[in-house]
Amino acid sequence: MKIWSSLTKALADEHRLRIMALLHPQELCVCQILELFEIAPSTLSKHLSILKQAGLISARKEGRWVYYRWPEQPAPEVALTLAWLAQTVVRDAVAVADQQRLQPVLALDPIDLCRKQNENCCL
Amino acid sequence: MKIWSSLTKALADEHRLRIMALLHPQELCVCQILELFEIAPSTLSKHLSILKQAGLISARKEGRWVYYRWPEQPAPEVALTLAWLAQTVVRDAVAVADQQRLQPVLALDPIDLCRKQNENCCL
DNA sequence: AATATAATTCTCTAATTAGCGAATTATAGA
DNA sequence: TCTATAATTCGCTAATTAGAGAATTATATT
Repeated sequence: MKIWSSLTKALADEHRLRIMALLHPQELCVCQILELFEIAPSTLSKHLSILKQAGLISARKEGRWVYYRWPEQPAPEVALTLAWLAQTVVRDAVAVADQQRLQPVLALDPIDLCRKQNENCCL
Repeated sequence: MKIWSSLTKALADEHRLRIMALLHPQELCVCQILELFEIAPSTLSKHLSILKQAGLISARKEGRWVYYRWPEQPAPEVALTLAWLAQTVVRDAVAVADQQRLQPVLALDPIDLCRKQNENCCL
């Protein structure tokens, strides 16, 4: 039962649901996800660590960037929960809109993206 | 997205997950559920109202008793979530054990059960 | 009508958690 | 090696929430 409540608790937050939906079709680095939400990097990092702790996402480090994605070989409990997400949250209007807003972000190289974020923060 | 986070929040508690599992195969009155958990009636009532608010259970009043169960005609979002519960939490070892512990409670008439609860509380 | 009681609502407390900014870590580039 | 920077961790605050007991509501019984 602990496993199920850890999964539902991890998903009991709108930002985390939207993050899961964003990561469904593709892996994304932290700075790309950050572009879509009006939250501090430390807050996003916390959300990602909660999802990772629950086994709902996995991380891959590449240089200075960390890429998150749905796990390739999830535990059975996680797999069933990801299936629920794919049928539900991923198809939600907000999630679809997030994917739309993501497109111009994906067009940028992460390097340029992060540079842009730093410019914004120092305005 | 609001609907999904309201559902995940409603399920983000171990007591509420166990209640959902208990109600899967049968409707139960509050006093029957209360027998299985070491929580105050007011706490249980709060949990039930959160699940009901989310649309995950429905209530039927019969005299002094209120019976809760999985909804007959749930909203599509709820139906998908109940399907997830049926595949996962309902099959959990703790949930199965709860069903076992429920059997002797079901053997009693609710009237006798509630009388027994009052006796216990006044020891 | 008066009493007993199943369940809920109200009020409060303790614990948890989302959020931010500052400090830290780890990696790339000068 | 030194600096810049992507991401995380730490320390704190405000908001949320699980929990209990008291008070209330609604129904059944005497």
